[in-house]
Amino acid sequence: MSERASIRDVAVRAGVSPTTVSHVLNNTPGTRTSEKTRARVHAAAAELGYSANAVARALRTRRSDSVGFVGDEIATTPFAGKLILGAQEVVRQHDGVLLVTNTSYDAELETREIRELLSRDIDGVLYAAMYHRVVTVPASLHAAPVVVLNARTNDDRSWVSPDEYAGGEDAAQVLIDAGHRRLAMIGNSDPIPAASGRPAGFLARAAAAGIPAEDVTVVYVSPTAGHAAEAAMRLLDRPDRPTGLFCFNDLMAMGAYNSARRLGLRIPDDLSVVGFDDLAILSAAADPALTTVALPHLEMGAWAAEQLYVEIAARATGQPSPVRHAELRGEVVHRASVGSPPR
Amino acid sequence: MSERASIRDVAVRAGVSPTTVSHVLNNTPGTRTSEKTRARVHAAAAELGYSANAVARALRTRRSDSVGFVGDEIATTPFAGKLILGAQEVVRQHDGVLLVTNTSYDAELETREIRELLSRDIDGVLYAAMYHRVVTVPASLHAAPVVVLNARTNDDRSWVSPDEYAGGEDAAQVLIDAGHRRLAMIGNSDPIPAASGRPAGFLARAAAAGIPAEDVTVVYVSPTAGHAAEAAMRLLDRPDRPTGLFCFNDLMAMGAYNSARRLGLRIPDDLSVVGFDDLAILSAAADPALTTVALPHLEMGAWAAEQLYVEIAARATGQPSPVRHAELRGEVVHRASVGSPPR
DNA sequence: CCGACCTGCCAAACCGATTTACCGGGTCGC
DNA sequence: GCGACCCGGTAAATCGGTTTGGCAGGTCGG
Repeated sequence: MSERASIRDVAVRAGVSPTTVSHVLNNTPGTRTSEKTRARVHAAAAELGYSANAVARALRTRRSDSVGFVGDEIATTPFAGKLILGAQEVVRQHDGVLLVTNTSYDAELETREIRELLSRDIDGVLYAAMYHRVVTVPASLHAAPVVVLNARTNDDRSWVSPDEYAGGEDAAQVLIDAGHRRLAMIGNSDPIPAASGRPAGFLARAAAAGIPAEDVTVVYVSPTAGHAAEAAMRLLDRPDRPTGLFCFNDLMAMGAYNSARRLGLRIPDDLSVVGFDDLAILSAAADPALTTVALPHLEMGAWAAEQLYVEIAARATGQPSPVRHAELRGEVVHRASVGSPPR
Repeated sequence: MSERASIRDVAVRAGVSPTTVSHVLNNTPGTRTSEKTRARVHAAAAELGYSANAVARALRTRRSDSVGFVGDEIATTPFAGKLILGAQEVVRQHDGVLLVTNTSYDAELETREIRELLSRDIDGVLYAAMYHRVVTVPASLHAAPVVVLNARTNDDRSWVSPDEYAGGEDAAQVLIDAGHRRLAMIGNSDPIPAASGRPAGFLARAAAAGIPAEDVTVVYVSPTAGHAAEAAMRLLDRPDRPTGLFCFNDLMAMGAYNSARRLGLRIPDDLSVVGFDDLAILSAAADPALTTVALPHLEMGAWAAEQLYVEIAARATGQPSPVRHAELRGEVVHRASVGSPPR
C-alpha cells in the first residue's frame, strides 16, 4: 500500500460519485441512497481501508473534532494525568482528540498557545487548574466553548471542582465511625477554596455527631510537611490529645506521621490519621498505608468533557451555551491508618 | 470582532493578491516582493490580527505541525507529565502542538487511536513508555516518523532511554564519597533493562573504588515497598550489616526506611540510603528526605522531540531517516539520607 | 394526460491556505 | 534595436472532504 485512499478512490471503486460516498459514510440526514448502493460504498471503503482525512473535513465543516486541554502545570503530580485521562475517555467516544498544552502559569505563553489552538479550529477548550482555585478564563478564549476544570470561575462559564465540604465531612465520618470522639484537623492557611471547605465540612459533621466543640480543634498552617509536623507536635504532645487527626492533604499527613513517630505514638493504635488527595505513590508507601479522601480527578475530567460537548452541540444548533456547575465528591480510600481510639 | 480574518482579508487590505500575502508572511524562498509591499502586507496582517488557519495550511501542505504523543499510561506517576513537558518545549519552538493519547496497554485501543492521529496528518509520533522497557512500534505507524521515548526497541527506529548503568554508578559514587565501604543494593527481579543496568553500574563503580566483592551485596526482589522492606530486614539485621544501601527505586527505599526504623537504625546516622527515580512528592516527604538518582524525563522528552524533527525534516527533503539512539544520564538529587558511616 | 412530488444520484461550489505557471514591463548586453 | 533576462506580482489549480442545488425518471392524484 502506498498512499492513503481518498474519497475519490472509494467513489470510483463503488461506481458512484464522491457525494454519494460522503452521504453514505456519514449517514447524512436528509439524503437518500438505495440499499444496494450503500452496500457497494461500504464494501469499497472497507476494501480500501478508507478513513476520511480529518484535516480536509475540518476545513469544510469548521469542526475539527479536537479539543484543547490547557493546563497550568502538568509535570509535578499525577493529577494532570488523571484529568487528561478522564477527559480523554469522553473525547474518544466522540472520535475526538486532545491537544494538550501547558502554560506554566505564564500568561504570555498561554496567549500564544491558545492562539495556536484556535488556529487549528478546535471545537472547545478544557481550561484546567492543577489545584482547586478560582481562575479567570483568558480573553482570547471568549468566542470558544470553554469548561473550567478543577477550578471555579466568576466568568459566565461552566466549571467543575471537587466538593471540598463533602470531603471534610467524609473525613470526619471515617474517624467518627471508628469511634473517635476527640478530633483535630491540620488545615491550610492559604486563601483557596479547599482550605475553607474541608474544615467547614469536618466541623459540621463532628457537630452533627454530637461531639462538643471543645473536643475538635482545627489549626491552620502553611501546607508543607514540615509545618504540618510542627503543628502535629503541638497538637499531640499533651495528655488530652486528639485520637483522630485529619490532615489537609497527604503530604501534610506524612508530616504528622513523622511527629507521631517522634512522640512514640503508633498509628493507628495510638493515633488515627486521615489524609486528602490520594496521592497513591505517597499514601500507599506510607507506613502504615494512609487512609485518605481521594480527589475525583477522573470524574471531573469526564464531567468537563461531557459538558463541553453539550455546549459545542448547543452552539452548533445556534442555541446559547447552557452553563452548568458541579462539585464532585471524592471517595474515601480505606487503608491502614485509621483504627479504634486507644481506651 | 466577529470572524477570524482570512488571507483574503489581508490581501484586500494591503491591496495585493493572496499569493503575495502568503509569500511575504512565509518568507517563501524563491519569491520576490518589494520592501514597500512587504511592509504593507505586514501592516495589514497586524491590523487584522491575522494568523493563518492551520487546518487549511495542513490540507495543502500535508504538514500539520502537530505530533502525536502515544503513551501507555498517563495517570499513575508524574513521569508522563515530565515526558510531555520536555517534548512540548521543543514542539512549541516549531510552532507545533502535541496530540496526547493514552493506550492503557490496550492494543486495539492503540490501533484506533493511531488511526485517529494519522487521519489528522500528524508529522510524526513520540511513542512513549512510562517505564523503561523494550517495545515494538505498532505496524500501523510504519510509514510515519517515530521516535521511541523512555524505552528501546529492536525495530529500526530512534530511541532514547535513561542510562541505567550510569545511574547505578552514580548511586555507588555517592555512598563511596560519603566514606562507605560496606555496600548493598536491593534490586529488582523483573526482566527489564533497569533491573540489570543499575546493579551492573553499582557493582562496577564499587569495584573500581577498590571495595572487595564480598563487601557489596546485591539482592533482587519484586519491586514493591513490602518486598524491599523484607529484603532490607534480612540485609540489615546483623552486626556486619552494610552502611550504605542503594535501592532500585524510591518506593523500595521507603520500604527500607520502614525496616531500618523497626531495627532502630537511624538514617543517615546508622544507615545511608540512596533511591532512584526522584519521585519528588515521595522523596521530599520522606523523613529524612531521600537522596536519589533522578530519571531524566524532561531531557528525554526534549531529545525525542528534537530527533523527531530531524527525521521529519529529512523525510521532507527525501533523505532516509537518520536513526539515532541515546541513553541519558540522570542527576543525583542530594537530600538528607546520606551521611558518613557510623564509626 | 398533466402537474406535483418523490426517489436516487451527481456536478459544482466551497472551506482557506500554498504552489505552479505565467505575465507585463524594465534593463542589460551586444 | 532586439532578444534574454530579471523584477514584482497575480490567476488559477490544488489539497480532500462536505454541502448546495438540481436533474432525470418514475409514481400518483385528479
